[in-house]
Amino acid sequence: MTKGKRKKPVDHRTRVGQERSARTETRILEAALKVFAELGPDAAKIDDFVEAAGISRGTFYNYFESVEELLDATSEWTTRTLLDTVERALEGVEGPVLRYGVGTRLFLAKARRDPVWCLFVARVWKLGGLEGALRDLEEGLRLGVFRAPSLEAARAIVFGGVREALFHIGSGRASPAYGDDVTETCLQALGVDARRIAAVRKHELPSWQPNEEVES
Amino acid sequence: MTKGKRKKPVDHRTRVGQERSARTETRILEAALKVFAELGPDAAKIDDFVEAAGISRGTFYNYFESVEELLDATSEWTTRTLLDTVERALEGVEGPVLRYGVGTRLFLAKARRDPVWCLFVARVWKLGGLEGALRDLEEGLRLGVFRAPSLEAARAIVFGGVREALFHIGSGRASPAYGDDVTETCLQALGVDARRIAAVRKHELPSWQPNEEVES
Amino acid sequence: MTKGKRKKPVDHRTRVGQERSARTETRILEAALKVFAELGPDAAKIDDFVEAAGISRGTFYNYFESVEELLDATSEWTTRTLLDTVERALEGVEGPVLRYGVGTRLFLAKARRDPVWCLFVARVWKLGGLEGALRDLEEGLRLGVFRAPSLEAARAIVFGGVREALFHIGSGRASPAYGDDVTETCLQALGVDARRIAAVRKHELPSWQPNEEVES
Amino acid sequence: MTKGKRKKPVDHRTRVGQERSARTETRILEAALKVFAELGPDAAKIDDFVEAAGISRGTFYNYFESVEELLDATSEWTTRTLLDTVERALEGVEGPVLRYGVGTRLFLAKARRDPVWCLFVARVWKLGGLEGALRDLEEGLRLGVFRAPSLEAARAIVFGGVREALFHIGSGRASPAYGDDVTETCLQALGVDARRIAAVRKHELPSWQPNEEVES
DNA sequence: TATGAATGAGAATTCATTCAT
DNA sequence: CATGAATGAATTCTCATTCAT
Repeated sequence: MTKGKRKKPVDHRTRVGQERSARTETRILEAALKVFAELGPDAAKIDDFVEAAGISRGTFYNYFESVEELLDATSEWTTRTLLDTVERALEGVEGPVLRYGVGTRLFLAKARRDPVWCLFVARVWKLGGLEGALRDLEEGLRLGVFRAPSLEAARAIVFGGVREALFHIGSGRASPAYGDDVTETCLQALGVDARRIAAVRKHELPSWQPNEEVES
Repeated sequence: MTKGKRKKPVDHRTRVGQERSARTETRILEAALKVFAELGPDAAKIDDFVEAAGISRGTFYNYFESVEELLDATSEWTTRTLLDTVERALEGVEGPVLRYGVGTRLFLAKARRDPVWCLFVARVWKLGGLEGALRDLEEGLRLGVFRAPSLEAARAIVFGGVREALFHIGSGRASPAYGDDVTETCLQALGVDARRIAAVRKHELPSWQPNEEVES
Repeated sequence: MTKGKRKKPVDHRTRVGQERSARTETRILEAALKVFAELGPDAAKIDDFVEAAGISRGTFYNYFESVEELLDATSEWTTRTLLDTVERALEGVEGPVLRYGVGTRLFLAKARRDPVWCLFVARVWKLGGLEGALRDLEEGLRLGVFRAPSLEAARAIVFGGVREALFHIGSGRASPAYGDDVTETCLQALGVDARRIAAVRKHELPSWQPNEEVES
Repeated sequence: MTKGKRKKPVDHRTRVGQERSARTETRILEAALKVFAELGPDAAKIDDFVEAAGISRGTFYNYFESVEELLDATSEWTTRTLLDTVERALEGVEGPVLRYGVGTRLFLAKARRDPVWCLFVARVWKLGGLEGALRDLEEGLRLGVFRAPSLEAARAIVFGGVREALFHIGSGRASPAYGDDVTETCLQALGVDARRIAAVRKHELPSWQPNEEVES
């Protein structure tokens, strides 16, 4: 996928090869998720991925040219599906407060269920892909349901707060209610009134797509 | 010791050597602050410090055994004086809201005046040394002037938010009011009422000790 | 395993790799023997081995983690085959005097034929692997064919003497009869009577296994 | 002493300086003896001597230009007095057997009393200064009281044997009789008859000069 | 003479990358 | 496509030596 150049109509051998290839790429990405989560983006060496994926050094280079490229690919792979899922789950949800609040709850629920992903996001995520959340923030401010001295300040608190929460969840020491507590505190930071906060907490959490656990 | 100069308490050579030594260590620490701020804790190489400090490789190892040890020393050196200063500046300030709020404003004001320090703290600070702030948080919650679903959630939002704010300040794109805006949003996150928030914003910011040692 | 060639038991690439690897290890060991013989165990640098073996620095570390580990491996590699050979050559030889005497002659004959090995042993051998010789010593003392004030004293003289002889042989200044002369003096040190000493000198020296692996 | 250039008639300051200097040099030599004994001639670093002698790096270079020069000086300092003493102690002793035998006993007795010296000699002595012993060996062979297949072989056994004995004594595991046992075995190696050996063992061991414990 | 901080050449070690199989 | 031995540039670390005080 990364370097692939499809040239011919797919005959059987090609298909088998592509499947194996896809499987190998997925193994590398899964390994990378784990390695980056543990070591961070700068300390990880090629061999860490090679070992974690159970492949040879040479094979690594068949798929990725550098650690940096792998980091990008892992971020992308890890984030895209997730944000799509949140987006879809929020489809019927109306209003920036509910959308932002339920989205944050969903996000933190996912984090709790997948500690590796959680630490990965905490350590390396550049916060790309959050356009949806930002839009809700802005709209809420415009409508007056959010109240903050500036968008920038709000941004720092809610995004920084969530990242810190991810670290805490990743440490395994967070209580079951932690995700919802953090969401509530975020909403409070945005000046949301108590009634609306309660509505967010009561909102039934849409379930994840059953058959997708982040796939390539 | 303060008894005159017969038989100097330390050999002249010794004293000169110690002074030079102290100066060199300080140069290394100053350089380290800058390098870690730019490159983060994992990507920095010994030579980055050596070059930034204008010393030889050998000299580096006369003072620190590894990058990790230097990182610890830099954190310590950088944090200690700062927190002492904040602590002292808050001496006359009463009540957890005012103390926490003014402390945060001071902290972010320092960050704005010293972008290198700001980025260093944002990237590498383990958030040690914040016992004072935590105490204010707990007291405020107990007294009911702070309101949050849990101490842990509050912790994540306010500390994570401040860290994110430091990144933004360090990027040079923050407005002059940014620090105070962030502080206000923190207080809002903690459920502080508008009157008290206004009091924090109006509070005259104590000035830093003029002779403080950390100024890079 | 000896069943034909369907589905080769190991992958071709794997086998080729292993063979190359074994060859490289042998090259390093051969080089190490020479380098240690010339420089001794403490003065040798990694680059000395790298150059002598005609490999790169990196390759060295693929096989050995340090000079010390290489030293151990070289000793082991060098000693094992040798002592096995002596042991086998002595298989039909009866009686501690004859065994010890002929063994020593063999050992010194090998030294003369392989000056590199000779100096290596002289300089770095910790005298491990000499259990066979020790057993002969003890048995001879018990039987009264050896006579010495103590086993410890006998040990010092015969082992120390042989080591010194190895230095002399390694220097290239030893006469052809030197090995046998030294053996005779050892036997004399052990109080062996003249008739038995003559028998040792007359005993035909068993030849080395032709296919032995250690020949450098 | 090593680099000294006496220029002027000795006034008081000069004398004081020279005494201090002599003391410093002695301290270095004493430290060197210990360090070489422990580490051998190749593994010892300048700092090992500096630390053991309790001086500074700079001072070391005031006395010796390199480790090698220090090694030579230490050998010389260590050997000269000793061999002189043995020589003097043997003044009244007649005949090569008695001289060689009593000399060896004395030597090993000294080794037992001074384990540091013992290990130093075992590890670094190049066996220089043994002209006296060699003369006795040759004379004994000429007179027929020693019997050996060759002088070279005899040399290897007796000198190598004594070196090995020094290692054993230095290890602290040698019995009180060990030195005399080794001496006896040496004499036996040289073909000396039992009566003469007994005479050597019975010979009263001349005492060392009381007031000299190897001085500069 | 004594000191020890500073130096930098050189030795040790790591690790991304290549390539023959 | 997969393998892993080999590579050597980059990096870390050591240590003999100098020199201002």
